[in-house]
Amino acid sequence: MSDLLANLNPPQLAAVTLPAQHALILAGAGSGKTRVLTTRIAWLISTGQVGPQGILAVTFTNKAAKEMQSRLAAMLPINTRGMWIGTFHGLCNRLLRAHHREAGLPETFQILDAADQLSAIKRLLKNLNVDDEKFPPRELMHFINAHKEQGIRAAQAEAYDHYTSRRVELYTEYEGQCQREGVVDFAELLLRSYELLQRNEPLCRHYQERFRHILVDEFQDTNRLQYAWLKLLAGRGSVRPETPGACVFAVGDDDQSIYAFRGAEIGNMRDLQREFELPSVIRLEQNYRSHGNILDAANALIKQNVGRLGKNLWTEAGAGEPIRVFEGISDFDEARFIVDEISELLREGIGRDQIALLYRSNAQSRVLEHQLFTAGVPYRVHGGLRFFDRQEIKHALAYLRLIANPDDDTAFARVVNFPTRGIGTRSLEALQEAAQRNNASLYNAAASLAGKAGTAVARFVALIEDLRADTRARSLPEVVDHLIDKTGLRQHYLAEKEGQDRLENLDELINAATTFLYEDSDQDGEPAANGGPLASFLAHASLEAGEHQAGEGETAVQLMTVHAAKGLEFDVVFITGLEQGLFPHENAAQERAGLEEERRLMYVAVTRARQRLYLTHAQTRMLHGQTRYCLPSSFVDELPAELLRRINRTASAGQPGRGAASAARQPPTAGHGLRIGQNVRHARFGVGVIVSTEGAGPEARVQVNFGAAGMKWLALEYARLTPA
DNA sequence: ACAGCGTTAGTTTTT
DNA sequence: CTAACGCTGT
Repeated sequence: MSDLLANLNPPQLAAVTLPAQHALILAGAGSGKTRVLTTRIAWLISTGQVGPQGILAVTFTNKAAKEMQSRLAAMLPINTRGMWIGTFHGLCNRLLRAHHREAGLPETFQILDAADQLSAIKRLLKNLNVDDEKFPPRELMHFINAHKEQGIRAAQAEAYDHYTSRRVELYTEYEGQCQREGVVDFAELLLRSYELLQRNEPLCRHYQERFRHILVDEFQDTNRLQYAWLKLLAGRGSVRPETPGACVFAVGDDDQSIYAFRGAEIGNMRDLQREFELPSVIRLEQNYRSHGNILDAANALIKQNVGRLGKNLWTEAGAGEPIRVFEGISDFDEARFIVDEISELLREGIGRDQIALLYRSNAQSRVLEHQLFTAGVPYRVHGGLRFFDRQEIKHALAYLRLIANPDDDTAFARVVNFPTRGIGTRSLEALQEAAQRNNASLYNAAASLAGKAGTAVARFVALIEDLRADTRARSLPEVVDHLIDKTGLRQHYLAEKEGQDRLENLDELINAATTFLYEDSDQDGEPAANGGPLASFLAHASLEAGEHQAGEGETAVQLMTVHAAKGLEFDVVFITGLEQGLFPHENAAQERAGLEEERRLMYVAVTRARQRLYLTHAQTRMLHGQTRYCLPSSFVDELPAELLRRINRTASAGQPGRGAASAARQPPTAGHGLRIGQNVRHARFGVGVIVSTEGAGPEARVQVNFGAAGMKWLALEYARLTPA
């Protein structure tokens, strides 16, 4: 036990050994947050204050949950497998599997990922003859999810105008469709399990009494529903506020909250303080990651945000190197500089995987990739297709889903004619109609319509029945293997010229099933295995999308969005595309809340670097097929000048004036004396850059990027623009 | 059923 | 610019 607590700094120690009470730990970037969280659990258990079964530890990512579990296993001589450590969604799934009846779900309910949900919505709109121009499926999906994440059912949704009242109707229809099909989307996992606990008092009480300590990671990212769920389990929910429940130990960093756009509520941190009557918060401010200059820059930047809980990172490491700032003539030029610099770093012996290129949006990776490729530097782009998202995997899984749950129309629609087996649009329409008439699922309609053997539909039904029989006789990996053959998937991809990778992935799926069985088998006692191995494998596949690609072995320079970089660290970090309108993004920079989230994003980016940080931007950038003229990001100006070193390309490192760079030197003129790329001043909006022009004479308009004030179209006749 | 064409949209996305 | 989607014609 004593070595459990060894090497903790005073605030870390205080957090870990806090008596049984609610607590909020404000954990800055690189301050040992995961260590505190896991050590806290280990300390609670090893001092006998609680048994492993009395712990509930919640994270957002599978990665974090696994990390916590394995670190804990290393600290304690217990089997951590059966413990309730997992993601919000994983734990809710577990709860719903164990109590599917009470939750009103079939035993083999399936989980829709975002793509499944979208296709379910498209199908719904089609069936209801709703114009998807007027009700874009994506928008409707967002509408539904946003409501669920607030804990609002269709019945309670406010229909504040005609359009919304229709959307609420569609929300209702969607709920009905999911219920009929026995499927739940991600948000539903949470809402359903929240409602289960809220409505089932004995059950709720059971869990409230069981969990003595609830620990939450990345608390700043919780949405309203997740917070309500935690409150309920902690006995602070609205049902029985007097119930004595668990101690909540929340760890988070309001400065790293970058998911407000999908419902995360920073306000939950203040609410937690108030509603759980926290006497104080513990701050972890000593940073073990970055050199002083980097932290000073991060601190200075984030100070610009108002309403923070407040925190100042410091380090015992020295100031380190200055932050390097580079301005390229074009995005092309910027990328070339970065790759030149990387080549130099590699020569100095920095590991390739210790260099990260960060950007605000995925589209920016293109130029960087091009330069890296040309220079022959191995790189890896994060954020691509994930394993369980690949079409061949989704197809195979859809067959499995249909076997597990014949009512799953989404799965049915996906595979009924893939590979093609002569069930075209007309047959499908017939099935659709029959299904609607009998209020049955598509598969049921197919089964009853397949009276006469020999038809394509009958053969399909026979195939599924056949495969279902397989599941009783064979192990899961065998079932998957056979399925790939019998459905014709293997044959299909064998015939396809690009099919080799897909076949390999299908083989990998068989391996995944084997691994899953193996890992699942030593999970003791707990009701996770409800619904059989097939159902739990499918849940696993939906909840854990898998790493992007099986790491190709070779170490590589890492390319990713700033969002994707959260939680990671690198010796050398390049933050690229630091331009007004890009980062901060123009869609977010208008209101303060938006700009502040962008600033937190920048804060996250800066604090990824251990030793060296580069900030790069370009004067011009190809965006949406046209050249944009850009001002440097206001975030660069917010950093103390004494920490920065502006660098120019060394004479040897490539001559400017090639490629896009030369185009930038002669910006197109617009006939009225204003040049694209020229800086101008406007009475109200301040200084901006002319980005494009339109028309001539009194009609002429110019588009100006005013940075903080945003992008504006101005009629020259009215707007008095002066050169700046 | 599918290729080929035209149209459209284009921040971030742990589950 | 480009990728992805949907429609149309064969």
